[in-house]
Amino acid sequence: MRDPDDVLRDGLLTIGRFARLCRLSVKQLRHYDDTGLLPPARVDPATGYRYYAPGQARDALTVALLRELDVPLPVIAATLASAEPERARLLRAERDRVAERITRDRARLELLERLADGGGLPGYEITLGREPRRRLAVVRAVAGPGELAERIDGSVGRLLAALDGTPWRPPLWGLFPLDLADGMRIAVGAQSAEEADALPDGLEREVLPGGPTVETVHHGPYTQLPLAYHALMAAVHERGLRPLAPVREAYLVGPGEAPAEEWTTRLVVRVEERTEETA
Amino acid sequence: MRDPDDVLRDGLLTIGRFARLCRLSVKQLRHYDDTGLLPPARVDPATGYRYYAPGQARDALTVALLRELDVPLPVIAATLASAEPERARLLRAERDRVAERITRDRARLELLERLADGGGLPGYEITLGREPRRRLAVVRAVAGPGELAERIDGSVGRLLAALDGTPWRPPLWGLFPLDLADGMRIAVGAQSAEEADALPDGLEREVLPGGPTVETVHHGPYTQLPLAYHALMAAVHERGLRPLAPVREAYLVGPGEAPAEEWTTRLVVRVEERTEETA
DNA sequence: AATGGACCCTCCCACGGCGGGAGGGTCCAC
DNA sequence: GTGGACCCTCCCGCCGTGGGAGGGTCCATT
Repeated sequence: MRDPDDVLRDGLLTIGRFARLCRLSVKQLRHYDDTGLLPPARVDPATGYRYYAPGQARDALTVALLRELDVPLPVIAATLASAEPERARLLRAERDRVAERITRDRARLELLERLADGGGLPGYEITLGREPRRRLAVVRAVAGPGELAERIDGSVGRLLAALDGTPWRPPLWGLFPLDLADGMRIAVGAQSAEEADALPDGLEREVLPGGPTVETVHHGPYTQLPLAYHALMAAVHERGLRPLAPVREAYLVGPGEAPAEEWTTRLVVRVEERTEETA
Repeated sequence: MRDPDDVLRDGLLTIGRFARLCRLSVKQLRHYDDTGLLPPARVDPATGYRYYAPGQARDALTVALLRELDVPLPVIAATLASAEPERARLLRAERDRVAERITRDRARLELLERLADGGGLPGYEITLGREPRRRLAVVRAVAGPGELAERIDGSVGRLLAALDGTPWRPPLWGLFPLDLADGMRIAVGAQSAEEADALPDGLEREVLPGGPTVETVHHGPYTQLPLAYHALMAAVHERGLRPLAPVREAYLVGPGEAPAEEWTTRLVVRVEERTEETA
């Protein structure tokens, strides 16, 4: 039927040549064949040699381009296989993924700056104290991974709106679980100015028990708070103390009051009362 | 020797409790034990149970913090084991890594924006043409991965300095290999105004042969050039043509002349002359 | 002393996207 | 016919976990 030399007359390319043309490696092309992403135009049944048609260069170059943009192979496959409205949707989803990574990397960068230039991990002064019992009016929210900042922002907005006209005693408080995993249930609240206070509409009551605490104060933007928590929790555990949820943040100086470097946040973690004590 | 109950009297913690305290998973702690990064204070020889001391919380929290910053485990190990000047150096190296990733992600983001909003991959008008033979005076450079932009910037600076006082005919040209791998040898040059020209000091001669070409024009910032190359090379290969290095860029409108959206770049790839022709 | 449930152990597999290399066949030009 | 460039398949390794199988331990309650 087919003269074997047809391969060349058809203008088919060997895998090595095709790889160089499309800025892909031979390994990559074989992998894309195995996974069905980009099968060669012809595979010699006797030798297993792969031959690619020049018309496949467009797809191969698309794959190369999208790989440089760090798009996962399954998404590339879907992109090649789908038509226009869907294709744009896939690419927008990838764009969002990259945008989010940039956001998180920026926070990482700030922390690493401070870690490197601050000469390592020290620098937080830890104090042991006692907190009185506090009755707060709070707004609650659940924050998925990476959306903590916006959830807090939104909650503060709702809180201040609900507090409108009601006297309250600064600072604002933030309440967080000990476990900083995803799906965090957080709360933002304020303490009323009067002792026996009414609860404004739209807010819930949260009573914070009093007791012994371990505390520190953080100066700087909130992206650097993990450093302060690190020092705080290390201090708690080194003293053999048991932390009690929720962890409390008091926003002494916050956004709108000063540039980010001067924001001041007091971190408070209540610990179990020591009863039968030794050292 | 030791009462087994000492474990509790010593305040040692089981792996699950320690994991919750330090915001690490049990799997992670076991892995850190296996790799020697964070071995438990005590391992029961009979049962294999791991027990952690409260004093290990500081290191464990440091590991958790640095992992959130995407620092690789070997670097974390080095950080824990090394003293101050070295520790800061390691962290600065990680900071640089993150900073570079942000830079590259920003370029990716721009491309994905254009791909998604531009409705996919079309939009480049391809033309077939002929280029005359050109004699350029060039500056050469080698660009590692990710430093292409700065190498070109630097080369243009050196070129313009060396051309000072010598008449030359716009535009500037950039010459690139077909294979966009790392360790690229690139060149930036200009064509002299006179036919029989002298070579200014510090520059080298590059003669670009004439012949048939495939061309397109790109409007926009240089980070989006890969899209244009994608269309250009796809067109070359679909026509069964063989591209010939170097690929040439002519900077018709460039930085300093207009905002980035209006930069105009002509991309030219010379192809093999067709002799024995069919279709 | 038994039971049950929460906890712990080890070992293996999987992910993504290749690169490296072993061991062996094929192509093609000289 | 011969050598060297090219191609094939298969397997391992990376990195840092998560998932799960299959089985032991701990401890509080009955």
